Amino acid sequence: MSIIFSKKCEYGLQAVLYLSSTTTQPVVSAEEIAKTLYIPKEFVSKILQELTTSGIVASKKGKNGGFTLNKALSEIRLIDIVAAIDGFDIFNKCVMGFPNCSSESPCPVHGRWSVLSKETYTMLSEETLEDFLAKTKHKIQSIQK
Amino acid sequence: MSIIFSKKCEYGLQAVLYLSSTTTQPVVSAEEIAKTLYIPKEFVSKILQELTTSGIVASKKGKNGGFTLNKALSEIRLIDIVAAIDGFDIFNKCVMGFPNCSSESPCPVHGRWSVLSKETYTMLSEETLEDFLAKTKHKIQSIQK
DNA sequence: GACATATCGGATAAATGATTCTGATTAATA
DNA sequence: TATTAATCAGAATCATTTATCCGATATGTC
Ligand code: SF4
Ligand code: SF4
Repeated sequence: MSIIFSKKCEYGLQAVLYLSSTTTQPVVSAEEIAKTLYIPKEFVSKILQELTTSGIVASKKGKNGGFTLNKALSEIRLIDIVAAIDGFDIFNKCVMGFPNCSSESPCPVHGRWSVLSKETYTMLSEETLEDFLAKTKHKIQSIQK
Repeated sequence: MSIIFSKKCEYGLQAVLYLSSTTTQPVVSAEEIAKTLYIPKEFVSKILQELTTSGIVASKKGKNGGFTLNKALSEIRLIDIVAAIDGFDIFNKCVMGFPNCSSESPCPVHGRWSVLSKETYTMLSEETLEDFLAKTKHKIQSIQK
């Protein structure tokens, strides 16, 4: 099972990070992404279609087609991908799933959890793919081995 | 969709917190728990059976039967319930689901995520049901209205 | 002892999420 | 223009999680 993101979202994040590391190529085929990241090809293709709809990714049909990022690296944050795939539920709903939740009737972990929730949001929104580039390339290379 | 715990685990946590707030009663029936927390009766009953196996809860069969905690409040932590139901996967696996993960090939959020993961663990393990009691009672009452 | 009421335990059903398949469309190239 | 390689779009399948059902068993009460 996945931790906080759906598998779809995990794969989406991975694929977008991969695209950010391959800016020398005009487009990257779904097959290449699938093989490098060990994701089912059809699945990653479907996810990138969705991200195309939300404007983060662009696709090129036909021979030598594939996917590429549709914005500058400095304009894409991880939270944008999460928003497009899983939405913001994880930041609104709450850990223990109690009914009728509000800050007037907090459960025992309310205070601590809301801090962690905010910090998670920050982690995903403070930096852009550009800031991550060096780390991303290193990570991708260590997978390819 | 739930955030980090499975629904089973969310319900388990809620039910145990409820039991911790009803220590005046010798046992509490699955039906009472289900009604107060808006959980399907058969489901909460099944979950409490599992927690009985792991020794956190005790059950009493027959007429006027039900469930009760099997340890002192000071000896039960939320992490114990999580461990019994969902296990420790959320603390070992990682957010983005990359293959071949290790601290030698960290993804861009590795550093920040491991801090948040540790803090979540702390949140669930530092205090016991006894420490929570006042807050728990208040929370339960606000649901019952 | 008979009866009512509860959990137990296993089987089953429904719902959701993940994955695959298929046919159509698009575009480069020879 | 014919061929080939790729995405697109949506249906179909598979797996897992969530929820329900039911017969068996235990226990308190009359
Ligand atoms: S009280 Fe707050 S932290 Fe607790 S379950 Fe509700 S919303 Fe979540
Ligand atoms: S590098 Fe670390 S934080 Fe990133 S996906 Fe792997 S284990 Fe998780």
